[in-house]
Amino acid sequence: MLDIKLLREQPDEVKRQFARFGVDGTLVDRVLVCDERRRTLLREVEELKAQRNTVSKAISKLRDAAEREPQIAAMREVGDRISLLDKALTQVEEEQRAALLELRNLPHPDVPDGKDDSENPVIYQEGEARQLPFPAKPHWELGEALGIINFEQGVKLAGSRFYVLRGLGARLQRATIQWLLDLHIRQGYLEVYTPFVVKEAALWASGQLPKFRDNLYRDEESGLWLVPTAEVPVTSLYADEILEAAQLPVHHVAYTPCFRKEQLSAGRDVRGIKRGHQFDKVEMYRFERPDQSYAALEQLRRDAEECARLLGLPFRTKLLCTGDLGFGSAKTYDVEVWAPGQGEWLEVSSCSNVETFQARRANLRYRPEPGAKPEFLHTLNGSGLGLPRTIIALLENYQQADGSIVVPEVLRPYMGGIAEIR
RNA sequence: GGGCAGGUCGCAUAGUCUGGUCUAGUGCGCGGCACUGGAAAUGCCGUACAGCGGAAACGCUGUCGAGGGUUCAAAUCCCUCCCUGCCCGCCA
Repeated sequence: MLDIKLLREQPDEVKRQFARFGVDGTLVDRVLVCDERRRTLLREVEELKAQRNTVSKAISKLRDAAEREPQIAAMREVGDRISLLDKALTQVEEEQRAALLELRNLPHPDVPDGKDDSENPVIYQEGEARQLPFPAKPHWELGEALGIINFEQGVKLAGSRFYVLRGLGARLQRATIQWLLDLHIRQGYLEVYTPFVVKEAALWASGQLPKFRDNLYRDEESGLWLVPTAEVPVTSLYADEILEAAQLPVHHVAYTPCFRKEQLSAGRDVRGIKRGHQFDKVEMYRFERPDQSYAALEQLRRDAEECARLLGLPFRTKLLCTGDLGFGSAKTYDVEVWAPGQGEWLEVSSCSNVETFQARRANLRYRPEPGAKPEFLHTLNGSGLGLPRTIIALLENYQQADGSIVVPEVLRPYMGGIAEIR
């Protein structure tokens, strides 16, 4: 959510930034119209309430009924007027808030213009888009042949875009999750285990709503929603709280499954385990002082890159352009790993600084100095890493000519010492 | 699922029956000041958040779990919902 004061004071600059995303300024104008009307109504109704408070107090001191009656009658009318104005005020407030929630975040000055993901500049790379010394197989062929991925069983249980991991496949994923968590704990993140379902408010806070409503699973009866990413519960961990500056920064890592209907991408990536309705992810999340948040974004990116590096996967990092930048993000890096079987770079992490966007929605503040006024803090999130794609990259990079898979060194302690899947 | 008891200022509690003197009291914690060689103890003062107006000082409005209602006036009365604790039932 954007600061209403910014819209009031620099509407043209905000519209200019929106124009870079092909968004026109209609919503900005709507917010401002509401804001004007809201303040007019507010002034009037507060004046009446002040009057009523004063007179009501005076009435309580009057003994004589003859003196009280006319005052009470007068206040009855004032009361009617107040309830009328209050209703109008509530309505205009709701309209303004709804419009404000529809507004995307403004981009950081570093963000380049671009039409889509093809125009994201690569800013860092380690390793190459290498060819293997034999014809590389895609992970779905490797996985099925080894009996570690079963697509039919997934479909039988839950329909298309579901799969079952078996044996060392399931164990490899579990080992990777465990290793990732332990790595991030060493990097200074505090592990949290959260509910995998949340109230609707949490999805507004993190910015999933209103935009991705159609992409979310929900239980009508309880009003709870399945999390599409750990970012959602973690954002709201401290919602409506004021953190002391001394507590910051707060760094969390959370493992959760993620549930997405993926209707927005129907028909894309139908083969393999790249894009399913359910996947696992280890997520890093940082609550930072605003003046520290961009240094924190660089650190977050390095922490994500470290995962790929230690797993021995070729990776590169891109800076997202306007055409690919997420709704809530001010600046995002994507980390991609090379998958030789599919012959493509796979996004395994997206590291974003959303600045105050989520903090405002979650009403999450910190106190810069003891006794100072609370301010919204900055939040950042980054995968570390997304599991299916990491598994894809592991299978495809560590495959051998005979279709067996070498288990990366770092994962072996988590696999009971197993060095090879065959 | 049924019953009972609760939800008040950072924490703990008073206030709710009997609506107005609640500008929500008190204790603890926290901050400042005084006293002190320094400290403890003690005393005094202060101690929420948001919105609106204002250059500021400050003022007004709202917030006693949430929402609605009654009333000139609601922490207090009524309704709905949420949460917590305890008891019972059921059950992975």
